[in-house]
Amino acid sequence: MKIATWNVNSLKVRLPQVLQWLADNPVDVLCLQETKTVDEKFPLAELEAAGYQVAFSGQKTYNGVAILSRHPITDVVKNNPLYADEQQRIIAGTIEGVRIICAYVPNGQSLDSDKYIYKLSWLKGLHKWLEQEQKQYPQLALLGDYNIAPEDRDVHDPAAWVGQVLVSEPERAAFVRLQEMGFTDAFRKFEQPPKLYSWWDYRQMGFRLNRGLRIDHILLSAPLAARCSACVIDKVPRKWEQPSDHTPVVATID
DNA sequence: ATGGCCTCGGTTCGAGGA
Repeated sequence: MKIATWNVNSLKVRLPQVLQWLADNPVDVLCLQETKTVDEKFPLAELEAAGYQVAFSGQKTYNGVAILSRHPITDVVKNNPLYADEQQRIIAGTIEGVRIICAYVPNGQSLDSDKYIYKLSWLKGLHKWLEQEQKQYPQLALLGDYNIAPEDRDVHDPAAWVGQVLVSEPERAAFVRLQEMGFTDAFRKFEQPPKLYSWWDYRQMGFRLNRGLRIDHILLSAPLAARCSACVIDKVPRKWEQPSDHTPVVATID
């Protein structure tokens, strides 16, 4: 089974690209972030016509997450039950015996921002919840936009990013904490080409100059990591007309 | 160059993203 994650930066704008990508890559599961649409306006019919069942949780203007699946989705949970949050950033469901958690981690804006405090406390709440979840669901996958570049090799120009959000030590420590809990970064389980990223700034020809960050990740519990035979970043949709600034990450589970 | 670009809401600009 193939599971994937993609921050689409507005599903309303990106629906044609999502449908095209699914036609080219009929993955079993696709987790979406930044759908930016209220549930009443979610493009359910179009995605169902493409062969997918969908669980979604949106809000006006910002955030919003969804899970698309070729198989039934059961036990859907919206948001972290241990962390009160107005913002719609988490949706979970069980598919083919695998617990899928789709997450849109807060950006944090800057190190001196209230949004950075929120990001760190949000991640703490995530840790707490996952400790419970991994007991209940040994086959657990956490996919999404983490807004954390785990290491300097995940940053096009580490020196230029020093002191900025997405690479700060507390954020990276929160990512390491997930690894200490037993989760494996699927991408790093395999040998990968250097300078491969999942996000590029729209400005200053960021993509053409490969000025990117690897901030979208698939983390797998130990039993799932043992079943994972590949993990790739698909840069193709980033080259299309009117792209998202993120591109999909795909893992293969045997 | 405390910017550039994209999306949204809602009007022609500000907020937020990363």
